[in-house]
Amino acid sequence: MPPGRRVTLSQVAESAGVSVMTASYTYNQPGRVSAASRARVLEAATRLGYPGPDPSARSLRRGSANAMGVVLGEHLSYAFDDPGAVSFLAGVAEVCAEAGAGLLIVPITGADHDVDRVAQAVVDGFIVWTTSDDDPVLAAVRATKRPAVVHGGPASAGLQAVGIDNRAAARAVGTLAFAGARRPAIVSQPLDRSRLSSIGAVTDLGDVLFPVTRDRLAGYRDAAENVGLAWDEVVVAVCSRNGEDLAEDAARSLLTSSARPDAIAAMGDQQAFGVLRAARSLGLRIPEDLAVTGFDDLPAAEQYELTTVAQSLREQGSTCAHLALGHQVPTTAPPWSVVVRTTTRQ
Amino acid sequence: MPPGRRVTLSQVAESAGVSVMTASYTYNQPGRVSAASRARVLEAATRLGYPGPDPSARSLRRGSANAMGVVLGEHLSYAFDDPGAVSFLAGVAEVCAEAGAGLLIVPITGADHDVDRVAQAVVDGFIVWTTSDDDPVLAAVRATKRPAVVHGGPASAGLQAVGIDNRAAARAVGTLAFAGARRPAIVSQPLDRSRLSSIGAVTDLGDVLFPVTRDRLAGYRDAAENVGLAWDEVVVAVCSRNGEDLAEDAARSLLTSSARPDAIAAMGDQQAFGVLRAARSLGLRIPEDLAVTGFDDLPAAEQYELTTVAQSLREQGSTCAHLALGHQVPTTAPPWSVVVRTTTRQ
DNA sequence: CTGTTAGCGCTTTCAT
DNA sequence: ATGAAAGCGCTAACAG
Repeated sequence: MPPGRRVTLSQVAESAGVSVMTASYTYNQPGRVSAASRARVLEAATRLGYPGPDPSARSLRRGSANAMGVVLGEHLSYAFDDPGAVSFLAGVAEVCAEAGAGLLIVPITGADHDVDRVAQAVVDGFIVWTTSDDDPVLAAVRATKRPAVVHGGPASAGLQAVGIDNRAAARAVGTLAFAGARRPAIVSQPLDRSRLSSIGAVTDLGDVLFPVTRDRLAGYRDAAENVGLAWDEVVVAVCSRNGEDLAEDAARSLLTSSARPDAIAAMGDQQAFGVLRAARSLGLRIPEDLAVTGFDDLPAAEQYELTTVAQSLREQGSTCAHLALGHQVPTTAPPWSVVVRTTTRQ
Repeated sequence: MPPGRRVTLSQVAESAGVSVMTASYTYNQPGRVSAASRARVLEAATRLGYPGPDPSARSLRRGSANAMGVVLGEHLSYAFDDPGAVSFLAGVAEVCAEAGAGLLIVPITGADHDVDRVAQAVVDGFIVWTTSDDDPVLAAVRATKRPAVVHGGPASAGLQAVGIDNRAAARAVGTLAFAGARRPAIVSQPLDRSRLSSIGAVTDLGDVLFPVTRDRLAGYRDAAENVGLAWDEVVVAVCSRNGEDLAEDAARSLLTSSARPDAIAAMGDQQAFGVLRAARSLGLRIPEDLAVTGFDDLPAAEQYELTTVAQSLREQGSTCAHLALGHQVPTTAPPWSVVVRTTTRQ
């Protein structure tokens, strides 16, 4: 097996005493080649150590990469710590695998050259995990002119969007959280890519650049008003990242403040778990002293007996993949429902 | 913006009144082009709707794909349900992102054409999540002649392996599990790709084709012999897949049988959680009536107060990525340790 | 069943 | 600073 430079198909063909096309057919349309030729080609390939047709060359010639690009948030490393993102990815991966398409995770780190990473991805289309209105990656994806689907938003020209009606869902679960409450609060995910944490009223939702966050806050506002509470007085604790620990800290601050909340709507289940842990460590009764709601209905929500919004991120991942692959699938908004357990008063 | 066929660099060059190379430099070595030319090229690109240099063509010409292939087990869909695999993947993704390399998840489904998916992946190297000795994907990876690293094994010619000494770790934790026990049992992951479940002694470890499983069983055998128990009498309940639920069922069978085990070494933490749930529902005291150990030290192991083996799969993912990218990193075996909590007698 | 031709779109090399 | 030539490795299209 001669080493050194990589072996090419034409070398194999020559060594087998056939034309390049016969060698090519041997790999791509074996039925079209006589058994004898095929055997000679494969023998030569083995002898020369030919690793098979070069995927890059094939991809250029065929005009397709047979792979789907996935952009997982402003920094890749956040995504794998987020169970929701992982289950979304599982849905995408499943459909891609069925279709025989690879799934290329685009190396986004938050740096300026992220846009180049998108432009240079060898893929046929893109799926973008929810990001902010002003994320430059969106323009980069659009510029590739390849089919693209954004999960959760922002919706924009040239990009399809898939996601539940977050405002309606937040309104529904928020109404349960805030029912009978006097001092409602919210533990929120970041408002924009700066990911600054803060505590206080969020009067202008126009400042909120993550559309999913914005819609959920709008839904909680609707809910507060539904039960006769003023939005100005709803304290919003914004955590810089999703996850239990930061939410637990934030909840502890809220719950030890002079105006202790008696209801907390958390923007995600993990945050709700953190809130429940804080409440438990402070000896508060749930739901009498404090009502809590989450969002997403992760598996652990059942053990926490958490009232929350159920949606299937995995299913939505599948839908995104189908759309980006050009399959015909219904484009109705994905379903959601409120799961009432024991952390709310009603 | 003229529609239809995709715009090429030479069209942009022509329209800008410069040579193709000036246009190419504009994208790849902007400093080498006069500001005037650059502006004209970019203007023409915008006007024609040029999406930037085609990644496939660039990849062919440059001879590199700038992406790492990852093979996640015999069927992709198992991987995302496995917290260990996810955290391994997070480690891989982090290093790839730093290096600006994409991460291509190869669409493996267990079908015969899996080997083609590997051959056709546009990548510079491969990382394989632990699989069985006889998995044809391994030969396919080797055949590409690209750098490749296998996590967990099997080790084989042409493929580097990364992973802890599973036998030693299992011996250590198994010795805690079986200390003072009379009727030891094991809840095991599958033995081979057939994934048949079974209950009984596993006399011949040579039948076990997953090297990680084989090594851990060998370690548990060492442990049993350490404490004076005969391996023939150790009942092994093999679950067809990893996960809490199947392990819970298996444990319930064991614990309601005539010869109820008083110690169960589970091959993974999730399985151990299932065992603990079964024991709890049967009213058994832990560790007095039943000692239990796990493997991996997932975050939830702390809440279960589970005695287990700690290792960092994320770290090992990083190591695999560095190796496959050709970085110089120390190749010492990754560290592990036994974390003693309250589910064992010592 | 096999072969010839003609590029896919780009960038390296070497001139100018 | 710019350009001409050459060809990366392969396969669609069309003969024979």
